[in-house]
Amino acid sequence: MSKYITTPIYYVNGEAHIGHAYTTFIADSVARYEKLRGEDTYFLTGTDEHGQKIEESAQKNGKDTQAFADEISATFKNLWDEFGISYDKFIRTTDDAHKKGVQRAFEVMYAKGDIYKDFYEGHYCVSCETFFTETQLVDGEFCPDCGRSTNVIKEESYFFRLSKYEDALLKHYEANPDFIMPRSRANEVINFVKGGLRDLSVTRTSFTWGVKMPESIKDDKHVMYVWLDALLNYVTALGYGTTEANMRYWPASVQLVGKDILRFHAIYWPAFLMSLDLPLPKHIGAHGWWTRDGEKMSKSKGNVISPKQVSDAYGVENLRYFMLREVPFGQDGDFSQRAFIDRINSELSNDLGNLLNRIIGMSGKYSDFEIDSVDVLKYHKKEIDAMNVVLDSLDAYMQNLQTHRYLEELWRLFSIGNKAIEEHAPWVKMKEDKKDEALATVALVANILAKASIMLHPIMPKTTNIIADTLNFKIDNASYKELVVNKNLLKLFNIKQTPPLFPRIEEPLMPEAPLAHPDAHKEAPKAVAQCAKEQDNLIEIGQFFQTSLKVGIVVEAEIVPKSSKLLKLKVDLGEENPRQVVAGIREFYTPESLINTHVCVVANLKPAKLMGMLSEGMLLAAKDEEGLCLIRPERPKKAGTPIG
RNA sequence: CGCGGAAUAGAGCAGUUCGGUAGCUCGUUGGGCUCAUAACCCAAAGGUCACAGGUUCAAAUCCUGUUUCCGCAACCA
Repeated sequence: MSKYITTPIYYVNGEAHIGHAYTTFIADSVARYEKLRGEDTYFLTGTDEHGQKIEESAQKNGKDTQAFADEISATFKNLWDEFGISYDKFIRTTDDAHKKGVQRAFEVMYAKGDIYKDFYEGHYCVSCETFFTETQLVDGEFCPDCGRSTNVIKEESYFFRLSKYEDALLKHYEANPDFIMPRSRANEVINFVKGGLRDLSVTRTSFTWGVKMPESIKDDKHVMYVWLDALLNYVTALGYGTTEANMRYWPASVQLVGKDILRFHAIYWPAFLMSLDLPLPKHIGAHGWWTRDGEKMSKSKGNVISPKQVSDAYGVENLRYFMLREVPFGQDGDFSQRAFIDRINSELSNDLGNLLNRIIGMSGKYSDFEIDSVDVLKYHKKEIDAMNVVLDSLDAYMQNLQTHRYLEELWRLFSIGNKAIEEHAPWVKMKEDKKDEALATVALVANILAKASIMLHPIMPKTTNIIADTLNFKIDNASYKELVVNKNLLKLFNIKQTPPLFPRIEEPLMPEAPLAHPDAHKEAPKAVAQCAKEQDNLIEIGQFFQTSLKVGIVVEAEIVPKSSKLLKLKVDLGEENPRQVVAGIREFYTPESLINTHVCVVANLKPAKLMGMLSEGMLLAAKDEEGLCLIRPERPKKAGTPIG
């Protein structure tokens, strides 16, 4: 049976980050594993290049949209090539074949009655050119972005009859408990579906950068909208709707996604496939996210990790090992250099690398580097049996994407090797004139290393090839069958002297908070530019006096429930009634400390609703990286005193 | 009652699907070994499995409730 492994196609709106690398590493390892086992395997990755955002980004950069997409797409492809990702195809949604395939799929769904034309109704802000849902609007009318009033607009759209597939989807989840991996995520999806599915708008008329409508449906003003276009890549890559050349790989054996896009892959995608009468993928694997030293990565914190930077510092294979070993599949993981270095030193250097060095040293001294497995079974039946148990247990872990358990188990082999050396102490046997026993132990360890490196090959392809070279064999399907499946031992050979594979790392190799972009120090001149810009942005004094600033006295203050930042205040501005002001200062002031204190208030601001509460003014405050403080009059003034 | 995740040894985490002696790594302490990358091996100390109930012969695991923490969403007027 053939295997088909996919990553999501990555959106070309920014550079590859650590999450992209993580998904790709997992997929690459699974694909390499299947290939090693001799399965007919196809591994797909690529880029998602359509949509309004790309159109806009290209414009901002003053580039032709296609040229812009080409450029970013290439950065992904180049990075994967540099990382040695073994993809069979790198698909781009701007590929002709993909577009044709999507159009074909659209026709099939349309013919089946699963796609129909209707109106997409929503609150539209003309200046922002964006639709908002009712709950997003301020005061039920105003645009949350620009504050202008919105109109209810009907936009023509084609809809996919998602609602029709509700029951079929639920049945499928029930009949295939492993469809969503890890299973703990399945409930989320099931509950969402049970909550009812609304038909899905699958075309837009508000932009043009997308797959055109099929010619058979004469409706040029529409283009396909994200998910239909993007999800179909998994079959168009195999030739769906065009050559059909590789459709034998469908259905996919595993499709990897981040947990943020699980819903689309576990609901929309299977529904599309049902509509197309195609079988559903065997598994959707949803992995977690990476944090940095316990904190969420974000550009504003400057703690985003660039995979390129880490691999430059530590090596891409070490990074692959770390990411797949550190985190149980599906859970969030934390990247810290401390944890990374610990794993490299203790597992790669001490357990694996050092073990190889031990037998190179011994074989050199005892047998002029010659290693012969002839007496291994005679003296090491126990170790061989233990090793075979481990080797047989590994497949289940990989099939379930539990790479951390796979590697944990695999590492037992090195422990068996290190213990055997200790127990049999070949240096003692040599003194006792039992050379055959000493050499058997060395050969045992050589065999352990050979078999372990075959199984480690999917995760660390280059390094394990070096080990194999040292042990005079090649890692391929033939040696996999010979040494792992049939459990045979290495033939007589001469071991190569090889420098340590994993030098110990004593100090972190990257600055503690590496920035995503090596040229991020360009940030500094930006502040200067902003000052200069303010000089160009001078206002008349009259404009300033349009703002009514007043001294106010806080008469009431309370926490807004369920919000982390907001306090609800009543402020006396010398008017009939105190004003209600909602202020985002909860992190810095307790309600009690504010009562009966003076504040400065912008008094003629248009009221706004925050968390459903009216705010009739704004407090003046100064904020820097250390926090926020209110601006207050130096001496007490009457409530309502104007500031000017 | 917006959605979701988490709480297990000094630290970081497995184990929970399917109830059956609480485990791994690092660190600490003591010992051993010299083939090896200050590596390796053995041993020890260290846990009321967040809390409270319940089901059970038996609960980290299943059920109910509670607390705390972290994301997302919301939100800095």
